[in-house]
Parts: sequence; structure tokens; C-alpha cells
Amino acid sequence: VVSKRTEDRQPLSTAAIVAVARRHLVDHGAAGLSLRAVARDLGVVSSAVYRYVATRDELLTLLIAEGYDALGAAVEAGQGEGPPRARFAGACRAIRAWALKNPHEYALLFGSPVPGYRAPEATTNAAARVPAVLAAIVRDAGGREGKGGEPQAAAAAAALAPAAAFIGGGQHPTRVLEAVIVWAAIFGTVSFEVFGRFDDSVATAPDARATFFDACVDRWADHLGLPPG
Amino acid sequence: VVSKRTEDRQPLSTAAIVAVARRHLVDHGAAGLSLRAVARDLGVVSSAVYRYVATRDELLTLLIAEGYDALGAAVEAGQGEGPPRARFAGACRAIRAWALKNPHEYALLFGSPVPGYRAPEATTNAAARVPAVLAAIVRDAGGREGKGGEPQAAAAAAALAPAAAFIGGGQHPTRVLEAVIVWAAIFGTVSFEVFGRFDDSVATAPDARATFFDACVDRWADHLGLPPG
DNA sequence: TGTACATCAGTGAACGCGCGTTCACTGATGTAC
DNA sequence: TGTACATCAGTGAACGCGCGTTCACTGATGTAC
Repeated sequence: VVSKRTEDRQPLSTAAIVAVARRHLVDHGAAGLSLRAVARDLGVVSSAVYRYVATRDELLTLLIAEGYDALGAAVEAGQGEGPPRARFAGACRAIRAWALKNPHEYALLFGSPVPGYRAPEATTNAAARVPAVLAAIVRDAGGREGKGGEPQAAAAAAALAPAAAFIGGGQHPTRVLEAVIVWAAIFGTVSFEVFGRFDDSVATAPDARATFFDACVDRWADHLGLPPG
Repeated sequence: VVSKRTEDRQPLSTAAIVAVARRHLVDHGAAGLSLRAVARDLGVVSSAVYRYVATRDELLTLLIAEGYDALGAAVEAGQGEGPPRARFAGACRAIRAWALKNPHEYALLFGSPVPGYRAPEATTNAAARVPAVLAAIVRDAGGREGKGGEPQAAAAAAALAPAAAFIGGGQHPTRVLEAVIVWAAIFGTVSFEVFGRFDDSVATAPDARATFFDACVDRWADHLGLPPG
């Protein structure tokens, strides 16, 4: 007797396993992700999964890499092809939209690190896609007139040498500082929204949230010295 | 025969349980926090803990409340008693210092929400202590000359009504917007540092990190329009 | 065209583990008279 | 001062559970001759 499940089942594959695992993140978070539960959902005995995935941590790694790639692709597409300020706004909105659509995957990427888990190099390339988009925008925006904060930026220039190298093009220290600040601010703001920390300070209606975020984007663009329009 | 542990043991108490639980966060994170492991560490049988704590979730709640209170107290003390800009800097540095000293408790408070856990009201009062400090600083800093972004701030004013009410004193919309932006930016930046996301862009030496953070604080103070000095 | 064989995806049972929670209990401590 | 009793902190055994991982196996599929 062959069970119905077996007849209907798609052939197992790493991709199918990762897809189901992604759905499981929703209910239990990264720490509660279970190979057995994933196998159960696939209609397969738990040991079958081991033909495709060596270990629970490897599955986590696949999920993380897939997440960074999905976010990176969304942001690359979302920036469009206009002047720097428009590209910046598009990129920011793409980050937010992806995070709101995939809150649990976002939490996996940008929430607390999973204890005992160390990300292998495979994921760090994918993780750099969003910073690369932001860096290109800063690079393309060209020179920045002084707007204050120069002494502090000069003091922090040594600390920010890796960031300056990543952005490239020999940016002014204030610009590098402001770029790193804005980068952290974007993800801080999106994390606050996704994790519910704005619920007592920003109206919860979706369009109120969008309006607020757009205002943030505009201020960040000002802080970055992106030319208007 | 009475075991040595029993003789040496401090009397059990909720405080002792919470203290051990805090240490356990370090190794396993919030999701891996186990009543049995805590009991074991206290040299006590696991059911004994239930005389002090009704449930695992209650222990988590105690930890969260304790965390918010500890952070709130540190920030209230850290702001000192100077002009707004100095208080702001003191408060920001206190947040960062506390987070770096208690990274796992910080992750519990500001990382991904624990799946299936809903914070009871008891914790939300404690959680408001840091925002209250920041709000008071903004309030005390007084009026703000326009520096751009007014149309966006006006558009977002309705969305930011709860924040404006929390800050009080009838602040200019731009000021409210900038306050919320800076609030999220502070925690975004501290989270990035604690969670290791700056490791490829900011030099890792402690004083480089401190210099960078001070530069951030200064820029945020500028964005908030806090008078220099 | 037909047989023999290798491949290999998925099975099923088992391992040893730790978890949260319940419950009847013991035995020391402190109070009442 | 001495006995009887109530209190209650902590015990120990048990419940039912799900987990990651291993391992010998089955049986369908495809290839070689």
C-alpha cells in the first residue's frame, strides 16, 4: 500500500526543503526551526532530509543566504534608474517592503544573532548586496558641501577607513560618516516597525506608516547631502 | 545524608532565579532558556522553581522587565545634569555602554521578538523609561529653527500624533519627526554594533568604536537641532 | 528484446537527550497553648 | 519549659513530548550487454 502523500508528492529537493523551512520560520522563529517538522510537512520521513541537507545548521545557512539574496535582488530592482535621490528612496522603500512582507525572514537576517551559530562566508557576499547599492548611490551623488560635523567626522575617519574603502571614490569623511549613520538608521527604523516598537508612537494605519517612512527617507537623503529632486 | 549543595545553598527566591536565568541567556539566548537548567544551576530540583515562578513565560517576563529597568536606570543616571546636548550625549553613551556590557539581555529587549510571546503591560512601563529621557531632552531644548524637511514633516504629522503627545509641549512637527528618527537611529546603531554588523565597515578596536559612536551622537544632536555646547 | 546489475531516493526503527509541568510526599521550622 | 500542630520550601518520580542524528534496509529506476 502506497500512501496518497507519496503519490502526490513532488520529488524532494534542497529547494523544496528550504521553501518549507521558510514557512516554518513564521510559526516558531529561527530557534524553533526543526528538521523533523520540515520533513513532516513534506510528507517524508525525517531521515530523508539528510540526503539533501547535512545538518540543521546547514539548513539555517541556506535560509539566511536565500534571504540576503532575495532582499538584495529586491533592493537592486527597487532603486530604479533615476537621480541618486530617487534611487535612494526606491532602495529604502524596497528594504521596508521586503521586510514587511517577510518579517520572519527579516528577523532571521537582522534580529538577534542565533546563539551558537556562526555565518559562513557564503552568506556574507549575499549580505553585502544592499550595502553595495547604498554605496553606489553615495558614490554617484558626487561632492558634498560642508554642513557641520566636520571635526567629528575627521576624528572618526580612521575608524571608518573600512567603510570608506567599501564606498570607494575617495569620499569626504563627513560623507562616509553620514553614509554609515544612515545605513544603520534605515535598518533601525525598519526593525522598529517590523518588531512593533513604533506601535505607541506612530499611527498604525498602513498609509500612516508609509507616510512616516517616506518622511524618514527624505530626511536621510538630506543628511546624506543628496541633491534634491 | 544531606548533599553539600543543600547546605551551602542560599535560600531560593525569585530574585535568585532571575539572576541565574540572566546568566543563562548568555549561552543559549531567550529561546533556549530552560527552567530545568536554571534549577540545576541553583542546585535545586526543577519543580522547586515553580513555587516562585508560575511558568517559563513568566520568567521571561521577569527578565524583560528587569532588563528595561536596568537600562532605564542606567540612561537616567547617564544623562547627568547639563545642557540638553550634554544630556543627550550622556544618555546615548549610557545606552551603548549598557548594551555592550549586557549584549544578551539587550538582544532579548531589542532583537527579534520571541515567537509566541506577548509582553504584558508590566514591561511596557519599564520600556518607556528611555524614550521618556529622550523626550524630556527634546522638550527642554526648546524651539527649533527650520532646517528643511518641513513639508515631509507636515505630511507625517498625523502619523506622528502619538509621538507628539508623548513628547509633549507642542513641538514643531519637524522636531517630532526628527526625534523619532533619531530614537530609531540610536537603537539601530547600537544594535548593529552589538550584533556585529559593523565588523566590515568600522574598525573593531574599542576606542575606534567609541570615537565613531561619539561622532554619530554629535550628528544626531545636530539633526535634532540641539544647541551646541 | 530481454536479462543482470548498480544506483540511490526514501523508509522505519532506534539512540539518547532535554524539555515543561504535575503531584503526592517529606521534613524542618515556627507558633499556640 | 515542653508538647502538639500547622505551615510551607523543597523532593523525587512521573507524564508525554519533540528533537537531531544514525543506520541497515527496500524497492523503483535506469543502464550495460
